[in-house]
Amino acid sequence: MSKQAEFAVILKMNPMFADLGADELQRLSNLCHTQHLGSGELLFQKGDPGDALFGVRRGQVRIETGASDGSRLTLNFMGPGDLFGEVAVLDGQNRTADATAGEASELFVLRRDDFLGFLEREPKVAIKIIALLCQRIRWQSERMEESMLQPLPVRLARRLCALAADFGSEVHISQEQLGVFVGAARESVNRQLQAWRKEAILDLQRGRILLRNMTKLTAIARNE
Amino acid sequence: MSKQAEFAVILKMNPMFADLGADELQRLSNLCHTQHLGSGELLFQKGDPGDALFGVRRGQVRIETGASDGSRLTLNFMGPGDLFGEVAVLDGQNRTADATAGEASELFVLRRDDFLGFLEREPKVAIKIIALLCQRIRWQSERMEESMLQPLPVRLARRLCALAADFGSEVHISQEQLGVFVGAARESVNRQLQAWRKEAILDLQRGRILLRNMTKLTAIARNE
DNA sequence: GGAGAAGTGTGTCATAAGTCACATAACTTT
DNA sequence: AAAGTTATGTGACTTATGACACACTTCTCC
Repeated sequence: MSKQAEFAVILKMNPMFADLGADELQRLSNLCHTQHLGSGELLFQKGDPGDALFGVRRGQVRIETGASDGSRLTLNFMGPGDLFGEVAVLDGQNRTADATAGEASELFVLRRDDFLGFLEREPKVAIKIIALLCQRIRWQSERMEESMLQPLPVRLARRLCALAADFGSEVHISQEQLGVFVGAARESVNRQLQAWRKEAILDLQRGRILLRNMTKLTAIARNE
Repeated sequence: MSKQAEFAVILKMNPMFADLGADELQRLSNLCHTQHLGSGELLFQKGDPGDALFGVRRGQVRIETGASDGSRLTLNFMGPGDLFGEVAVLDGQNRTADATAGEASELFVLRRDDFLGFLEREPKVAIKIIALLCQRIRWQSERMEESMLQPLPVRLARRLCALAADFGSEVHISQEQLGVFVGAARESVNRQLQAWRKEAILDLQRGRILLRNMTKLTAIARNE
C-alpha cells in the first residue's frame, strides 16, 4: 500500500474526514509528507503556530503541558493511526500544548497551506468540514454542560472507559494525572478507586490501573 | 438605508461574520428575505429542520424550551440587531429549542440553501467561516471546563454581566430561570443575591434584578 | 375582591468533595 | 544498600451547595 493510501485510511477513521468521498480523500492524501522523529524529540511546543496536522504512522507521540512548577503533565498519548492537530490546521492558531515523541516515530504531515489550497479548490469539501465543525460545537456544548455536572464517580468511570478503549484493560496513568483529567483532587480520585477495588471492579498498582470489570464500569459511566 | 444594507450591519456585528469584507458581506446580504410575525406567533419549534438563520429587525423573539412537566423555560431573548440560528444554518441539524415572537416582529431570513450556494461560489468565505468555527470550539472547550469549575458566585456574576450587556442594569428574569442558566438550585441563587443586596451590589424585585454596582460585580466575575 | 398561581425569602439538614496532614510503599540514584 | 523522590493510602476537618419544608408576597384572572 502506498504512503498516500495509508494516510487516506487514517483520515477516513477520523470523524472530521469520515464523510469525504474516496476521490476527495485521495486528492487530499496526495498532499501529505512524512517526518521522522527520534525518541524524545520535540515535534512542537506551546505557542508554535499551528501550521500542520499530523497522523501517527508508527511510534508514539505524547501531548503534554508544562505545569507552572516545572513538572510535566501528559494530556494524551497518540499511537499509530491517531490524528492530531485537526483544529489547528484549520484555524492556524498557536499550539496549546507540547508534543514530543515517546519513541522513535514516523508521522504523516499535512501542511496548513496545502490544506487550505485544497479547500479553496474543493468548496464542497469545505462545506462538509463546516458541517462537521458545527456538529462538534453542538456535541461539545451538550456534553460539557452535562458532563461537568455529573458526580465524580461518573466522570471518573467515563474517563477510564475512554482510556480503556485506547489502551486496553491495563491503563498506565498516575492518580494525580487522572485527577487533572476529571477535574478533581488526587485524594478524591484515590478514595473512589479504592472503593472500586473493594468491589473487584479494578486493581491498583503504582502508576497503573487494571480494569477487571468493564461491565460494571460502563454501567457507572452511564449513570443509571 | 436599504433592507439589505441593514442586514449587512447586523451580520457584521456578529463575530461569525465580522471578518468578512464589505463586498462579500454585500453579496451575502442580497440573499436575505424578511418575515413578519404576530405577537405570540411560533417561528419554529424543537425538531424542525434548521433551514435558515434569522436576524431581528424589530420586535422580540424568545428562545424557549418546553420542560418535561409542561412548563416553559426561556433560554434567551433576541432583540433588534440580534442574530440566531447561525449554527443550524451551517449544518442543517434540527432545532434544539422553540422560538416564538414576544411581540409583533420583523425578521431577516437567510435560507440555508442560499447560504450554502454562496459558500460554494466563494470558497474564501467558507475558509473564514471554518476558522471562526474553530475559534468557537477552542473558546468553548476553554470556557466550559473553566466555567463549570468556578464557584456559584462567579458563575452567577458572569451571567448577570452578560445579561446586563444585553439589557442594561434592569434585568428581567426570575431567580428560577437564573438558576437554570448557571446550573444551580433556585435557593442557592436566592441566597447569593440576598448577600449581594446587603452589599448594595444590586436590588431585587419580583421577576427583576436591578444592578447597582457593576464594578463590584465584574470584579467578582473575574474571580480575583 | 377572592382564589389560586407564581415567585421569593429562609431555616434545617445531608452530603460530596476539597484541603491538610501524615504514614507508607515503590521506584531511582548514587 | 542508603538516601531521596515520587506515588499512593487514609484520617480529620471544612465548606459549598443541593434538598426539603414552609411562610410570605405579588401578580392574574374570574
